[in-house]
Amino acid sequence: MTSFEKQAGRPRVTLQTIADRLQVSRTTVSNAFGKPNQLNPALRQQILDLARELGYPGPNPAARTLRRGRSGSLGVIFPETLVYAVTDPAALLLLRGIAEASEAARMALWLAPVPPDREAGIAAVRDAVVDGFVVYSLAEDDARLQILAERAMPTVIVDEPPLPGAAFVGIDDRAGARAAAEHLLALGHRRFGVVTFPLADDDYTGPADLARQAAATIPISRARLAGYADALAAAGLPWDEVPVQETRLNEVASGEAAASALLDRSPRPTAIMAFSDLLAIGALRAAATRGLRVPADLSVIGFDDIPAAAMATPPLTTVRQPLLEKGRIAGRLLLDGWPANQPPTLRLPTDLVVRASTGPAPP
Amino acid sequence: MTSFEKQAGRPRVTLQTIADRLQVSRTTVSNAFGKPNQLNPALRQQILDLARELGYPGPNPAARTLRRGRSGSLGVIFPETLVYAVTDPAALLLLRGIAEASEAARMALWLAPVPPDREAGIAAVRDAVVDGFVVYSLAEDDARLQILAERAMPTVIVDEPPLPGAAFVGIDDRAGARAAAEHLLALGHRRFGVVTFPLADDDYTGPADLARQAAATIPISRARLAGYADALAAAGLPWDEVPVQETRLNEVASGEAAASALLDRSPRPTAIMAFSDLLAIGALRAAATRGLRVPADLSVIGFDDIPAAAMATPPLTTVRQPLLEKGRIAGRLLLDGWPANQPPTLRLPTDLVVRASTGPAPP
DNA sequence: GATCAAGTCTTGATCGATACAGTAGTGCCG
DNA sequence: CGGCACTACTGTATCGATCAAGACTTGATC
Repeated sequence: MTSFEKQAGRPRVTLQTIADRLQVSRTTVSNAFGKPNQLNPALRQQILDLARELGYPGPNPAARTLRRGRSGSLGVIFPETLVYAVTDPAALLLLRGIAEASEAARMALWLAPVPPDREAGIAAVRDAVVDGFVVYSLAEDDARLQILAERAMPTVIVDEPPLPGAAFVGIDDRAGARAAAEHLLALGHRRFGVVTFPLADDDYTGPADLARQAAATIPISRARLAGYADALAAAGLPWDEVPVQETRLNEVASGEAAASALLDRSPRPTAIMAFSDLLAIGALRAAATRGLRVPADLSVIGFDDIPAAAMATPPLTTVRQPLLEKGRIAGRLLLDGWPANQPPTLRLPTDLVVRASTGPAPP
Repeated sequence: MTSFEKQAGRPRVTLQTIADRLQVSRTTVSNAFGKPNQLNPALRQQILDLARELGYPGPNPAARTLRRGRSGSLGVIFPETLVYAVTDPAALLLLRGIAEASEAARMALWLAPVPPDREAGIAAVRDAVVDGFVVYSLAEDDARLQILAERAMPTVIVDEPPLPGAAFVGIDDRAGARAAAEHLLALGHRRFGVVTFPLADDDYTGPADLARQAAATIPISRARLAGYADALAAAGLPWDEVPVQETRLNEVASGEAAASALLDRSPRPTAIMAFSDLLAIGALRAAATRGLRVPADLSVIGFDDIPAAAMATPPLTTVRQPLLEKGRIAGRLLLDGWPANQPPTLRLPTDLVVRASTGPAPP
């Protein structure tokens, strides 16, 4: 047998089995498990004893969930694979926040898989036995959004994209990005390079021209690019001359590769703005490989302010966003609920955290 | 309304609702969703259209799970809170391994909450709608084991404690610990201090005397202490003179506090052996605070070889164990199953990884 | 023209519990 | 001694689907 097949040997034991043997009703047996003080303690003990003797596995959770209409689990959906989600520091901070809220409310977490087979990932969301969803940063055209809309469960969207009826928690990405660019402009930088994570859900890696930027299906990415562009425009600099390198995953290695491409251009940018700290740390590496001093020769600014940012060499200037807080709030929103037809929308603040990876532009 | 109450406005829509409206049977409607090629494409389209029009949320996952006897989720149970599990690098590596296996098999992950209220944590395991469990390192007297035994689902125990009928994946903790101690002994150390994580599930923090060591309910902890003791005994050193500090959580701060207590003793140990890398990193901090040079004045050895070990200052000597691999194997075992009554038991190897935090004993 | 297979749909049973309403029996009160 | 509350239990309906087996068409086959 494989482990998921039914136990071959033992006959199935249900509440009814026990009820029959003791000449009581199914309901009474059910109460013995679920409502201890609705029946005589002696009888209850008898029932529990017999249950153990017969190897009764306890009330079937699926049946219970069906009847009660409540599962005790919160679903969490990430844009990328689970393997990746439990690796990415930003995703983990969010997850931790959600866990704080769910654990306080005695709720379990259900994490959606993103198998190689796309259909399976969609089916998983359709079949999730949960009481609500927290959805993290999906692309606008992610097919799972459709399913979520159909299921019409309580849902909290974190970061993006808006979903009718769902609550929303996010930051002002455009303002955050703008603050990053303004910081660099104030330091005298004029030649920039940008490292982004995906602009669309299509596995592309490489330079992102204006057309691709305009066609982005990931709202966050659009907003951040717009924020950078806002700042440059305000300083009278043309955005269309700024090289943008898109990466597939939010990882140090991706950032290093993308930054390498930027640094090998001529003229070389004097400042690199990255969509995340991991990508920025990759940029630091690319600079180190080329013998560039940070911040004397090159300034690098990240986004998020994950713990590793402060530990980087040099410590990373970045735009802090409250990831843990976002998770906590998302979880609590879901658990507390909201007035019908008035899903709340929250925008949390970002802060520019200036450390040692940015400095005056080289002459 | 709060979000978890039933949608007040809309009347409930089920398969039957749709079937009635179209004058077909429930089953046909069911097939329209689940078995597309068992009915006329035109009819199927009609059904799907009407479903959308009526706002049918799709086949109820709980009902489906009940009928099919399969949920598509794997349960994962950690000893500590979920909040802690998604923070601890070792737990996360394991989780990532499990995710690799589950995602490849299109299975979701269900993470058990450990709410402040102990009963609730037990109930959560009882009510988990899953097809099997991976259980990580519980204390022998953890009440959830009882529930797991009753539920009699396919279960894989990682590290400890043995559970009848369950598969097992672990390492030889005793041998690993022994190797650590032997390494230090070979370097000439004679005065040791030990920093452990919990020996029992009782929130104790502080020195652990021989009585407490003997009463430990956490098999791993017993095994590692025994391993250290083996090595010392072989070298003719008395174990009962070795101070052991127990911590509550596997965290840097705990390690620092425990190591501080050890380092403030006189005579001071020349070597600290820690049950984990995080605790060892805490010991490095305690040493730094006291102006002790590592390894000139003090040697420190960890356990696990998490990524942070190699990045520590100085890089940490440690006993590597294949955490990711353990997760992968646990997941795969669970998914592949095993012959009835012959649950597999696997012991993976550990390796001593010598870096810069250990050196010859000071004269 | 009977037989068969494939395709399409239906019926009835079933998964395993909990909710809800109702029925005895018991004890206490005035 | 009637009335009332309380405890302990029962019976039926229900949660919302899927399964297994069978029935009816239709067209092809010999």
